[in-house]
Amino acid sequence: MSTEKAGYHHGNLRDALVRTALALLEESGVEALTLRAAARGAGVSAMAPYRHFADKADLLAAVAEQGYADLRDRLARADMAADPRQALVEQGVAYVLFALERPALFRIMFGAPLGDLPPKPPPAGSAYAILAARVAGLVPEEKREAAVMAAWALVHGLACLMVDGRLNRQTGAPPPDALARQVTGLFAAGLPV
Amino acid sequence: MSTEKAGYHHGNLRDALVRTALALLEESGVEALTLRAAARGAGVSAMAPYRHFADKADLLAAVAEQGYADLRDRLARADMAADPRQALVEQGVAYVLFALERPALFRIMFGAPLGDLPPKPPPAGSAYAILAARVAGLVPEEKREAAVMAAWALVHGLACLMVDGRLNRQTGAPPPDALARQVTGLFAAGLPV
DNA sequence: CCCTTGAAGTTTACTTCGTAAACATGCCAG
DNA sequence: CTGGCATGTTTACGAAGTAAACTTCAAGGG
Repeated sequence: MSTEKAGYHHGNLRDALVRTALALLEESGVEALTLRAAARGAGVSAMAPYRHFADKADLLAAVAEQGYADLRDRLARADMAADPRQALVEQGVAYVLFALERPALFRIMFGAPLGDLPPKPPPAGSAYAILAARVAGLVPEEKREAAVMAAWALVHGLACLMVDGRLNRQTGAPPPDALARQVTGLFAAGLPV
Repeated sequence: MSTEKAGYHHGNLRDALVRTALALLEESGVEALTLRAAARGAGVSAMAPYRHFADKADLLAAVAEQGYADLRDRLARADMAADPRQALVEQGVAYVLFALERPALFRIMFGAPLGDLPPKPPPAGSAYAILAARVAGLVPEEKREAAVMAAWALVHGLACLMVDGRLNRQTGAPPPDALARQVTGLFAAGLPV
């Protein structure tokens, strides 16, 4: 993919480290993702990563960045459904499936902030923007803000609860159509308050 | 509180360790909560905790257990509002406030499962049961399951997003009445799907 | 063409952590 | 009194994050 020519000792170590980190994450979980393991995977010494990342949190931030991009692409594809309501549901399903398929990455992306800096607000074109745009086409102006937050919170909460096994149905990955029914049901279930 | 008489060397080390762990958690965050720090806080050697906990995950589980109990009590108190709808909203507010006031504990309670065993299903009398009972009184039988899940997912998602600073309004702890309006708005905002 | 220079990577070293194994201590039962 | 068992302690090891000093090499100026 990255056609950067290998210029020096290793070539582009930075990319290799991020790729290795993602692989470690998906194959062996968070606890396997250490700076030293990433360095080993890239075939360099334990201290080499410090030429490209300030510390471990910095590497994790780069990994999360890749995750945001992947999630955005996935939501964008889900959003292409013909019917607007269908598109909204598909986004929700895609969000949850992303979390279920890459749980460790999902936790890094949305878990406790890395390092000590607060997480950046979602930029234009982000996953958030895609969701907000779809909701904006479905609810009147004055309800939009609440609706976007409700949709995000609902789907995010569902994703977290499923990923962390708090919904006793722990049967691996549910089929997407069952998930679609569930998301639809949750979206539709207004609480009478 | 615990009127166990100090029988031996330290007294009841187990309780002391859990208490120290909770204190570390609230004062200095997760990364400060180490077995050794808990032991130091309790005034014993680094290996002493292993007489009471199989490993670190086991101590964290005990800490989470305490958290579940605290959350349950808090929801039960919130549920005492006169109006049933009000009680539901108050539960939601209490859930989010709990998360905001004790973020590190909240993450341990609902984050990645500890050790390698899956989290236990919520027992009778748990926070979940309190929420489910309240919802059951508000929606007809056939919609109950979806409604309970919607309520939990919504509130849990909101709590996670706020705790982890993903809702750019990062202004510490929002006043409870603002939070109440927000929760009410989210509960009421059915998505048109 | 050599030789400096600075980026990229390596070596070494230190601290903290989780945890295993062997040892010490002191209350209780016989 | 004494042995045994629960409770703590000491010692030790490997892995992790990271600081500091050292090495290597590609490239450009004398």
